[in-house]
Amino acid sequence: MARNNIEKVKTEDAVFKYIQKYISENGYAPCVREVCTQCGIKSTATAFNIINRLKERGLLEKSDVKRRAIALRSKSVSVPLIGTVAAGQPIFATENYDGFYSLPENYFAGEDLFMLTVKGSSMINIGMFENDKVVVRKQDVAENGDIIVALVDDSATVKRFFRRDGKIILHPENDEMEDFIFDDVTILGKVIGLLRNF
Amino acid sequence: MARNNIEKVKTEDAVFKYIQKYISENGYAPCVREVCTQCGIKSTATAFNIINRLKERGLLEKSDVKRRAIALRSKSVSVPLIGTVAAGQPIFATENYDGFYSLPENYFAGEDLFMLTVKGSSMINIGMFENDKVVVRKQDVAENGDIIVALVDDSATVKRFFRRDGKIILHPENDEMEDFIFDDVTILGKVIGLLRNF
DNA sequence: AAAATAAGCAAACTTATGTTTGATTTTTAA
DNA sequence: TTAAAAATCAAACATAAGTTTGCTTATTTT
Repeated sequence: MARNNIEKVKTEDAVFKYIQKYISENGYAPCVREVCTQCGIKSTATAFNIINRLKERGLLEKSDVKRRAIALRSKSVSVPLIGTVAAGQPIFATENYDGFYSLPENYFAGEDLFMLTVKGSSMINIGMFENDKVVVRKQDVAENGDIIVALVDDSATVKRFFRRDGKIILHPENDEMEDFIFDDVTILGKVIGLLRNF
Repeated sequence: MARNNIEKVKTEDAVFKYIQKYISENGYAPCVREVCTQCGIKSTATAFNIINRLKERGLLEKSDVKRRAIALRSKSVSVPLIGTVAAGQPIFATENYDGFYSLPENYFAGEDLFMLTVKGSSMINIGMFENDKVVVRKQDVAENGDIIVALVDDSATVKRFFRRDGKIILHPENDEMEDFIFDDVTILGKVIGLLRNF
């Protein structure tokens, strides 16, 4: 064997870390020749082999037929953050997008996701604080107990949803606040996750 | 002009959505020919032009010289989730990795990040619940008031950090729990974010 | 120390893929 | 209705980038 296990892992890990960093910075994988020059490898064949070993170790994915086809196993979904909701405007118009966020696909699954910044303290009981971002799956129905985003007075609000006696109850998770009761509300989606940074 | 504005945006947006979906599923961008067949475009030149228009609209990035170089503007960082910490073992060994998560680079910045699953309810005051994932920046020092991950009795624990009278105080954010006081602790990192899914 | 095994290398090979060109069709404006 | 402008197309082009080959060097094992 050319190297003992420790050495071997070291070289491969250096390449793996480089690929990780490269993808993080560029959004796509480096080519074999870039791996060579940046990791001190002199032959493209060597880099090629190392990449294949990383693939066998399950650290990355790579197509044998396609080019430019190295991917990390941690996939992501690009999700728009909906900014301030202008009265009367369609919520999901591109103009309302306040940028895109890459969310971990293995944690926030589903189609048609969007994000919203939490305002106020109406949901502190379940640990939703001001400026947290909630991840929402777009849907126009909800079940009792769901945490939903509803359109109330031309602004998006996060509450727990109940339907009782033909009325819609939007329940804040805050002991100091009262329920809101409506005949009907527009549901924008169901909250499936939350992001915060300190 | 070939199309009115509404039509034009529609075609381009279809391509954009396709690229978004493709990247989400594969981890790398489709080639021009794949865009053609999947979006009903008959000429690679057309797809090429549309992609360039999307680039000009700022929806994606693309190198003019490199190949395989389409990227969404929402970049991500691949972060390992540290699973159960075995006594005596080095925490950051690859064997302890419980998979990787792609986090939004525009939200969780920094090098050397890792994630940890929250156990127990010692931090509920600041909205950290059981099974939440915390995002941690690796570092071995901390400032008063930081929320940190420390190694206590061979297991990683999240607490608020204080240093007072030469002692280290690990403060649970839970009114029913007492402070832990140590002469010295091993700091693994500082908590910079949190993920939850419902 | 020799044999066996693995890793690394240079160089050539192959082709997927981005790009250009020039004609054709569609849309817009006059 | 016609002319101008823009978009789309088919086809060919150029080459970046993955892969293979055969040899050399390093490491491990016996």
